[in-house]
Amino acid sequence: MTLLEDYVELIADLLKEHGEARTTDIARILGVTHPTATKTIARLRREGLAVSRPYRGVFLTEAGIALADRVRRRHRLVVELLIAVGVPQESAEADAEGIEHHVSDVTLSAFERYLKKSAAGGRSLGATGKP
Amino acid sequence: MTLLEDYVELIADLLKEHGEARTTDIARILGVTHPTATKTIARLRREGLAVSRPYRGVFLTEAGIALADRVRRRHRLVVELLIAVGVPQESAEADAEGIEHHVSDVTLSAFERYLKKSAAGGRSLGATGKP
DNA sequence: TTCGAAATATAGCCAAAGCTACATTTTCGT
DNA sequence: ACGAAAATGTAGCTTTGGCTATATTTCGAA
Ligand SMILES: [Mn+2]
Ligand SMILES: [Mn+2]
Ligand SMILES: [Mn+2]
Ligand SMILES: [Mn+2]
Repeated sequence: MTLLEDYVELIADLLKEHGEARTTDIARILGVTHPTATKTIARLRREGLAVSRPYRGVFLTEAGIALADRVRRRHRLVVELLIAVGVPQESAEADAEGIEHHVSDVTLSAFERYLKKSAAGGRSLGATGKP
Repeated sequence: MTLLEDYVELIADLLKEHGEARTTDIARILGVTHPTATKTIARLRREGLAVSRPYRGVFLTEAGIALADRVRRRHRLVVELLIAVGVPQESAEADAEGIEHHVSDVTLSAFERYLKKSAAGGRSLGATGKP
Protein backbone atom coordinates (compact mmCIF):
# COMPACT_ATOMS: atom_id res chain seq x y z
CA MET A 1 0.00 0.00 0.00
CA THR A 2 1.84 2.98 -1.30
CA LEU A 3 0.27 6.23 -0.20
CA LEU A 4 0.29 9.59 -1.95
CA GLU A 5 2.89 10.79 0.55
CA ASP A 6 5.32 8.11 -0.55
CA TYR A 7 5.09 9.25 -4.15
CA VAL A 8 5.94 12.81 -3.16
CA GLU A 9 8.90 11.65 -1.12
CA LEU A 10 10.23 9.50 -3.94
CA ILE A 11 9.73 12.14 -6.62
CA ALA A 12 11.71 14.61 -4.52
CA ASP A 13 14.52 12.06 -4.24
CA LEU A 14 14.55 11.33 -7.96
CA LEU A 15 14.57 15.01 -8.84
CA LYS A 16 17.45 15.69 -6.49
CA GLU A 17 19.49 12.70 -7.65
CA HIS A 18 18.73 12.59 -11.39
CA GLY A 19 17.09 15.90 -12.20
CA GLU A 20 14.02 14.10 -13.48
CA ALA A 21 11.26 11.84 -12.17
CA ARG A 22 9.80 9.50 -14.77
CA THR A 23 6.59 7.51 -14.36
CA THR A 24 8.28 4.21 -15.18
CA ASP A 25 10.98 4.70 -12.57
CA ILE A 26 8.46 5.74 -9.95
CA ALA A 27 6.33 2.67 -10.67
CA ARG A 28 9.30 0.29 -10.68
CA ILE A 29 10.77 1.60 -7.44
CA LEU A 30 7.44 1.59 -5.62
CA GLY A 31 6.57 -1.86 -6.93
CA VAL A 32 3.32 -0.86 -8.62
CA THR A 33 2.25 -0.97 -12.25
CA HIS A 34 2.65 2.16 -14.31
CA PRO A 35 -1.07 2.92 -14.67
CA THR A 36 -1.27 3.00 -10.89
CA ALA A 37 1.61 5.47 -10.76
CA THR A 38 0.04 7.55 -13.54
CA LYS A 39 -3.23 7.76 -11.68
CA THR A 40 -1.57 8.84 -8.45
CA ILE A 41 0.47 11.46 -10.31
CA ALA A 42 -2.80 12.81 -11.69
CA ARG A 43 -4.01 13.12 -8.10
CA LEU A 44 -0.81 14.95 -7.15
CA ARG A 45 -1.55 17.45 -9.92
CA ARG A 46 -5.18 17.80 -8.89
CA GLU A 47 -4.11 18.52 -5.32
CA GLY A 48 -1.54 21.10 -6.36
CA LEU A 49 1.45 19.05 -5.26
CA ALA A 50 3.00 18.39 -8.68
CA VAL A 51 3.01 19.53 -12.28
CA SER A 52 3.56 17.41 -15.38
CA ARG A 53 2.93 17.47 -19.11
CA PRO A 54 2.18 14.40 -21.22
CA TYR A 55 5.23 12.27 -21.93
CA ARG A 56 7.46 14.58 -19.90
CA GLY A 57 8.37 13.90 -16.30
CA VAL A 58 6.85 15.00 -13.00
CA PHE A 59 7.92 18.00 -10.98
CA LEU A 60 6.91 19.14 -7.51
CA THR A 61 5.28 22.45 -6.65
CA GLU A 62 6.32 24.42 -3.59
CA ALA A 63 3.61 22.63 -1.67
CA GLY A 64 4.87 19.30 -2.97
CA ILE A 65 8.44 20.07 -1.92
CA ALA A 66 7.27 21.14 1.54
CA LEU A 67 5.28 17.93 1.94
CA ALA A 68 8.21 15.83 0.74
CA ASP A 69 10.45 17.41 3.35
CA ARG A 70 8.03 16.73 6.17
CA VAL A 71 7.39 13.18 5.01
CA ARG A 72 11.08 12.38 4.65
CA ARG A 73 11.93 13.76 8.07
CA ARG A 74 9.14 11.76 9.69
CA HIS A 75 10.20 8.63 7.82
CA ARG A 76 13.76 8.95 9.06
CA LEU A 77 12.75 9.58 12.66
CA VAL A 78 10.45 6.56 12.68
CA VAL A 79 13.18 4.28 11.33
CA GLU A 80 15.66 5.64 13.87
CA LEU A 81 13.22 5.21 16.75
CA LEU A 82 12.50 1.62 15.79
CA ILE A 83 16.20 0.81 15.56
CA ALA A 84 16.83 2.60 18.86
CA VAL A 85 14.39 0.33 20.69
CA GLY A 86 15.98 -2.76 19.18
CA VAL A 87 14.06 -3.54 16.01
CA PRO A 88 16.34 -5.19 13.42
CA GLN A 89 17.19 -2.76 10.65
CA GLU A 90 15.38 -4.66 7.90
CA SER A 91 12.14 -4.83 9.87
CA ALA A 92 12.55 -1.23 10.94
CA GLU A 93 12.82 -0.07 7.33
CA ALA A 94 9.93 -2.25 6.18
CA ASP A 95 7.51 -1.48 9.01
CA ALA A 96 8.34 2.22 9.06
CA GLU A 97 6.94 2.49 5.56
CA GLY A 98 3.49 1.79 6.99
CA ILE A 99 3.86 3.15 10.52
CA GLU A 100 5.06 6.60 9.45
CA HIS A 101 1.64 7.52 8.08
CA HIS A 102 0.05 7.19 11.51
CA VAL A 103 2.55 9.14 13.58
CA SER A 104 1.17 12.47 14.81
CA ASP A 105 3.27 15.55 15.47
CA VAL A 106 3.07 15.01 19.20
CA THR A 107 4.31 11.45 18.86
CA LEU A 108 7.04 12.54 16.48
CA SER A 109 8.29 15.09 18.98
CA ALA A 110 8.43 12.39 21.62
CA PHE A 111 10.48 10.24 19.26
CA GLU A 112 12.90 13.13 18.76
CA ARG A 113 13.34 13.68 22.48
CA TYR A 114 13.86 9.99 23.03
CA LEU A 115 16.50 9.77 20.32
CA LYS A 116 18.32 12.76 21.76
CA LYS A 117 18.32 11.22 25.22
CA SER A 118 19.35 7.76 24.11
CA ALA A 119 22.12 9.23 21.94
CA ALA A 120 23.51 10.75 25.14
CA GLY A 121 23.38 8.36 28.06
CA GLY A 122 21.00 5.54 27.14
CA ARG A 123 23.58 2.81 26.67
CA SER A 124 21.66 0.02 28.37
CA LEU A 125 18.58 -0.08 26.16
CA GLY A 126 17.86 -0.81 22.56
CA ALA A 127 19.88 -2.37 19.76
CA THR A 128 22.91 -3.30 21.78
CA GLY A 129 22.57 -7.03 21.22
CA LYS A 130 21.63 -9.85 23.57
CA PRO A 131 21.69 -9.05 27.30
CA MET B 1 -9.91 4.34 9.07
CA THR B 2 -11.25 1.43 10.98
CA LEU B 3 -9.90 -1.85 9.68
CA LEU B 4 -11.47 -5.28 9.78
CA GLU B 5 -9.11 -6.19 12.62
CA ASP B 6 -10.54 -3.44 14.81
CA TYR B 7 -14.04 -4.79 14.38
CA VAL B 8 -12.93 -8.23 15.51
CA GLU B 9 -11.20 -6.79 18.54
CA LEU B 10 -14.23 -4.73 19.53
CA ILE B 11 -16.71 -7.54 18.98
CA ALA B 12 -14.65 -9.78 21.25
CA ASP B 13 -14.70 -7.07 23.92
CA LEU B 14 -18.47 -6.54 23.64
CA LEU B 15 -19.15 -10.26 23.79
CA LYS B 16 -17.00 -10.63 26.88
CA GLU B 17 -18.50 -7.62 28.64
CA HIS B 18 -22.15 -7.77 27.62
CA GLY B 19 -22.66 -11.20 26.10
CA GLU B 20 -23.78 -9.63 22.84
CA ALA B 21 -22.38 -7.46 20.04
CA ARG B 22 -24.96 -5.34 18.26
CA THR B 23 -24.42 -3.52 14.99
CA THR B 24 -25.53 -0.19 16.41
CA ASP B 25 -23.11 -0.38 19.32
CA ILE B 26 -20.26 -1.42 17.07
CA ALA B 27 -20.96 1.48 14.72
CA ARG B 28 -21.33 4.01 17.51
CA ILE B 29 -18.15 2.98 19.32
CA LEU B 30 -16.08 2.90 16.13
CA GLY B 31 -17.51 6.20 14.98
CA VAL B 32 -18.89 4.95 11.67
CA THR B 33 -22.43 4.79 10.32
CA HIS B 34 -24.35 1.57 10.72
CA PRO B 35 -24.34 0.59 7.03
CA THR B 36 -20.55 0.72 7.17
CA ALA B 37 -20.55 -1.57 10.20
CA THR B 38 -23.05 -3.88 8.53
CA LYS B 39 -20.92 -4.18 5.43
CA THR B 40 -17.81 -4.99 7.41
CA ILE B 41 -19.69 -7.57 9.45
CA ALA B 42 -20.72 -9.18 6.16
CA ARG B 43 -17.03 -9.36 5.27
CA LEU B 44 -16.28 -10.97 8.62
CA ARG B 45 -18.82 -13.64 7.79
CA ARG B 46 -17.47 -14.12 4.28
CA GLU B 47 -13.98 -14.59 5.68
CA GLY B 48 -15.10 -17.08 8.31
CA LEU B 49 -14.36 -14.81 11.27
CA ALA B 50 -17.91 -14.26 12.49
CA VAL B 51 -21.45 -15.59 12.31
CA SER B 52 -24.67 -13.64 12.50
CA ARG B 53 -28.34 -13.95 11.60
CA PRO B 54 -30.55 -11.04 10.49
CA TYR B 55 -31.61 -8.77 13.36
CA ARG B 56 -29.65 -10.87 15.87
CA GLY B 57 -26.15 -9.90 16.96
CA VAL B 58 -22.69 -10.90 15.80
CA PHE B 59 -20.61 -13.74 17.20
CA LEU B 60 -17.01 -14.73 16.51
CA THR B 61 -15.87 -18.06 15.17
CA GLU B 62 -12.79 -19.82 16.54
CA ALA B 63 -10.76 -18.06 13.87
CA GLY B 64 -12.33 -14.75 14.85
CA ILE B 65 -11.52 -15.27 18.51
CA ALA B 66 -7.94 -16.20 17.66
CA LEU B 67 -7.54 -13.09 15.53
CA ALA B 68 -9.07 -10.90 18.24
CA ASP B 69 -6.54 -12.21 20.74
CA ARG B 70 -3.59 -11.49 18.49
CA VAL B 71 -4.90 -8.06 17.57
CA ARG B 72 -5.55 -7.09 21.17
CA ARG B 73 -2.13 -8.21 22.33
CA ARG B 74 -0.43 -6.29 19.54
CA HIS B 75 -2.54 -3.22 20.28
CA ARG B 76 -1.54 -3.28 23.94
CA LEU B 77 2.14 -3.75 23.21
CA VAL B 78 2.19 -0.87 20.75
CA VAL B 79 0.53 1.46 23.25
CA GLU B 80 2.95 0.39 25.97
CA LEU B 81 5.96 0.85 23.73
CA LEU B 82 4.88 4.34 22.73
CA ILE B 83 4.34 5.32 26.35
CA ALA B 84 7.67 3.76 27.32
CA VAL B 85 9.54 5.99 24.89
CA GLY B 86 7.77 9.07 26.18
CA VAL B 87 4.71 9.57 24.01
CA PRO B 88 1.87 11.19 26.02
CA GLN B 89 -0.82 8.66 26.80
CA GLU B 90 -3.52 10.30 24.69
CA SER B 91 -1.34 10.42 21.59
CA ALA B 92 -0.12 6.90 22.28
CA GLU B 93 -3.67 5.56 22.35
CA ALA B 94 -4.72 7.52 19.28
CA ASP B 95 -1.68 6.78 17.11
CA ALA B 96 -1.50 3.14 18.16
CA GLU B 97 -4.86 2.60 16.52
CA GLY B 98 -3.23 3.17 13.14
CA ILE B 99 0.33 2.05 13.85
CA GLU B 100 -0.65 -1.39 15.16
CA HIS B 101 -1.70 -2.56 11.71
CA HIS B 102 1.81 -2.12 10.35
CA VAL B 103 3.79 -3.83 13.11
CA SER B 104 5.30 -7.14 11.99
CA ASP B 105 5.97 -10.06 14.31
CA VAL B 106 9.68 -9.32 14.34
CA THR B 107 9.06 -5.73 15.34
CA LEU B 108 6.53 -6.81 17.95
CA SER B 109 9.08 -9.15 19.52
CA ALA B 110 11.55 -6.30 19.70
CA PHE B 111 8.92 -4.18 21.45
CA GLU B 112 8.39 -6.97 23.98
CA ARG B 113 12.11 -7.29 24.73
CA TYR B 114 12.42 -3.54 25.07
CA LEU B 115 9.52 -3.33 27.50
CA LYS B 116 10.97 -6.15 29.58
CA LYS B 117 14.35 -4.43 29.75
CA SER B 118 12.99 -0.98 30.49
CA ALA B 119 10.71 -2.41 33.16
CA ALA B 120 13.84 -3.72 34.87
CA GLY B 121 16.66 -1.17 34.81
CA GLY B 122 15.81 1.47 32.23
CA ARG B 123 15.04 4.28 34.62
CA SER B 124 16.71 7.06 32.65
CA LEU B 125 14.67 6.87 29.46
CA GLY B 126 11.07 7.34 28.48
CA ALA B 127 8.07 8.86 30.21
CA THR B 128 9.83 9.95 33.36
CA GLY B 129 9.14 13.63 32.85
CA LYS B 130 11.39 16.53 31.92
CA PRO B 131 15.18 15.98 32.29
C1' DT C 1 16.16 8.09 -41.38
C1' DT C 2 13.34 4.79 -39.95
C1' DC C 3 11.49 1.11 -37.35
C1' DG C 4 11.14 -1.51 -33.21
C1' DA C 5 11.42 -1.09 -28.32
C1' DA C 6 10.42 1.56 -24.39
C1' DA C 7 7.65 4.81 -22.22
C1' DT C 8 3.37 6.85 -21.57
C1' DA C 9 -1.61 7.30 -21.81
C1' DT C 10 -6.29 5.58 -21.37
C1' DA C 11 -10.18 2.55 -20.49
C1' DG C 12 -12.28 -0.38 -17.50
C1' DC C 13 -12.28 -3.45 -13.82
C1' DC C 14 -11.73 -4.67 -8.41
C1' DA C 15 -11.78 -4.31 -3.09
C1' DA C 16 -11.84 -1.77 1.22
C1' DA C 17 -13.67 1.74 3.85
C1' DG C 18 -16.67 5.27 3.95
C1' DC C 19 -21.27 7.91 3.17
C1' DT C 20 -26.74 9.11 2.43
C1' DA C 21 -31.33 7.74 1.64
C1' DC C 22 -34.90 4.72 2.18
C1' DA C 23 -37.26 0.25 3.55
C1' DT C 24 -38.22 -3.16 6.98
C1' DT C 25 -38.28 -5.39 11.39
C1' DT C 26 -37.96 -5.40 16.50
C1' DT C 27 -38.65 -3.64 20.79
C1' DC C 28 -40.69 -0.99 24.23
C1' DG C 29 -43.81 2.03 26.64
C1' DT C 30 -48.44 3.15 27.31
C1' DA D 1 -52.15 -5.01 22.10
C1' DC D 2 -50.48 -1.21 19.54
C1' DG D 3 -47.96 2.29 17.62
C1' DA D 4 -43.82 4.91 17.70
C1' DA D 5 -38.98 4.67 18.24
C1' DA D 6 -34.94 2.11 17.68
C1' DA D 7 -32.41 -1.19 15.26
C1' DT D 8 -31.34 -3.39 11.16
C1' DG D 9 -31.21 -4.17 6.24
C1' DT D 10 -30.43 -2.68 1.44
C1' DA D 11 -29.34 0.20 -2.60
C1' DG D 12 -26.29 3.06 -4.60
C1' DC D 13 -22.76 6.36 -4.57
C1' DT D 14 -17.58 8.06 -3.41
C1' DT D 15 -12.39 7.85 -2.82
C1' DT D 16 -8.02 5.57 -2.57
C1' DG D 17 -4.98 2.28 -4.11
C1' DG D 18 -4.62 -1.54 -6.94
C1' DC D 19 -4.79 -4.38 -11.50
C1' DT D 20 -4.95 -5.86 -16.95
C1' DA D 21 -5.41 -4.80 -21.63
C1' DT D 22 -4.87 -1.83 -25.36
C1' DA D 23 -3.54 2.41 -27.79
C1' DT D 24 -0.30 6.02 -28.67
C1' DT D 25 3.98 8.51 -28.48
C1' DT D 26 8.87 9.01 -28.02
C1' DC D 27 13.50 7.38 -28.30
C1' DG D 28 17.49 5.02 -29.82
C1' DA D 29 20.13 1.87 -32.72
C1' DA D 30 20.98 0.13 -37.11
MN1 LIG E 1 5.16 4.92 3.58
MN1 LIG F 1 8.38 6.65 3.57
MN1 LIG G 1 -6.56 -0.04 14.77
MN1 LIG H 1 -6.74 -1.57 18.06
